[in-house]
Amino acid sequence: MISVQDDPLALEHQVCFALAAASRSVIGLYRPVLEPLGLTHPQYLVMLALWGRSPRTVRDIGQTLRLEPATLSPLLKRLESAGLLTRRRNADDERALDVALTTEGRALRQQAELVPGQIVSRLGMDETELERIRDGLTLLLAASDG
Amino acid sequence: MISVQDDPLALEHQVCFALAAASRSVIGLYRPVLEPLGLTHPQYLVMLALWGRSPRTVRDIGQTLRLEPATLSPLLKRLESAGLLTRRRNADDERALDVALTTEGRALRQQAELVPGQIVSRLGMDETELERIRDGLTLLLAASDG
DNA sequence: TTTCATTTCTTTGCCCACAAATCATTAGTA
DNA sequence: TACTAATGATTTGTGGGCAAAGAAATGAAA
Repeated sequence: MISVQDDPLALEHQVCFALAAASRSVIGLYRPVLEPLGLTHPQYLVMLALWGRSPRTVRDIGQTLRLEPATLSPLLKRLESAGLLTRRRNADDERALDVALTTEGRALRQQAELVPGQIVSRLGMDETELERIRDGLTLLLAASDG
Repeated sequence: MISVQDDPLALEHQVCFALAAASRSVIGLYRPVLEPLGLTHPQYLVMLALWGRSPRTVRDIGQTLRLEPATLSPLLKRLESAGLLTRRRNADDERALDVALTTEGRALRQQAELVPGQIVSRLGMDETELERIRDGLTLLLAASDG
C-alpha cells in the first residue's frame, strides 16, 4: 500500500511545489511594499541590478537576473515610460541597447532601501534561518542553471 | 563607503531574487521532462493534486496549490480539452465545480511517476541537501502565507 | 569586398498569475 | 416568503515568462 510517506508523487514531497508556492507567496508580500514605489517585483529586480551598475545592456541584465531578452524588452519599456531609465543604442555596437538610470531612477533607491527590512519584518522569520534558505536556493540555482 | 558586503540592496543578498531565479530555473528543468506528457509545470501540479484525490472542487485545488481561481479556471479548461479531466457542477451545490480525473488522466500517473527521479538526476544534487532546502521553503511558505 | 554566420534585441504566440468586477447559487434573516 | 449577504467560479485587464521567428548590426572568411 502506498502511504503519503513514501508516495513519490505526494505534493508535500515535491521541491518544485514548495519552490513555486513559496516564490509566489513571498513575491506577493512585495506587492503592497513596492506599490508606493510604482514597481512590480520583476521591475524591482531590474532596478536593483541598475543601482548596482548603470548603464548596462539588455544582455547583461538578462544574464544577471536570469531572464530572457524577450521578457526584459517590454519590461524595460515600461520602466522607461515610468521615467526611471533610458534606452539608447550603444554607440560602439548598434546591436546592443544601453539601459541607464535617469536621475529619477537613481533617486528611487532611497525609498527602496527600506524595502528589505519591511519584507523581513512581514515574514517574521529568524534572519539566520532566512540566510540559510537563501544559501540553499543559491546552490539550487547553480545546480539547475549550469 | 558601501561595499557589496553590507549593501542591503545587493542582488546576491536578496532572498527574493534567489527564490524567483531558482524557481524559474528548476521549473525550466521540468519543461523537457513534462513535454512528452503534454503537461506544463502548473498543469503537472494540478494533476498531482488530483492523483492525490479526485474529484475536487476548484476551491479545494486552489487552497492546496495556493492558486487563485482566476488562474485555475482557464488552466482546468485546457486539461479538460486534453482529455485528462472533466468539469461538472456539483449536484448538491451548483456553485461548486467538481473536477474529476478521466481514465486517461488517471493513466498518466504511471508516466508521471518517473518525473521526480529524472529531475533529481538532472539537478545532480545530494538528495539530503534537496530535502533540507524543501523543508526551508516549506517554512518560508508558512511564514509568508499566514 | 562580398558572403555567411553570429550576436543582440524585438516581435509574436501561448501560458501562467492575480486583482477587480461579474454572475449564479446558496445561506441567512427579517 | 422576500431581501440581503456570502460563497464559488468566471471574465477582464495588466504584467510577467519563454520559445521561436524575425530584423539589424557586426565579425569572419573567402
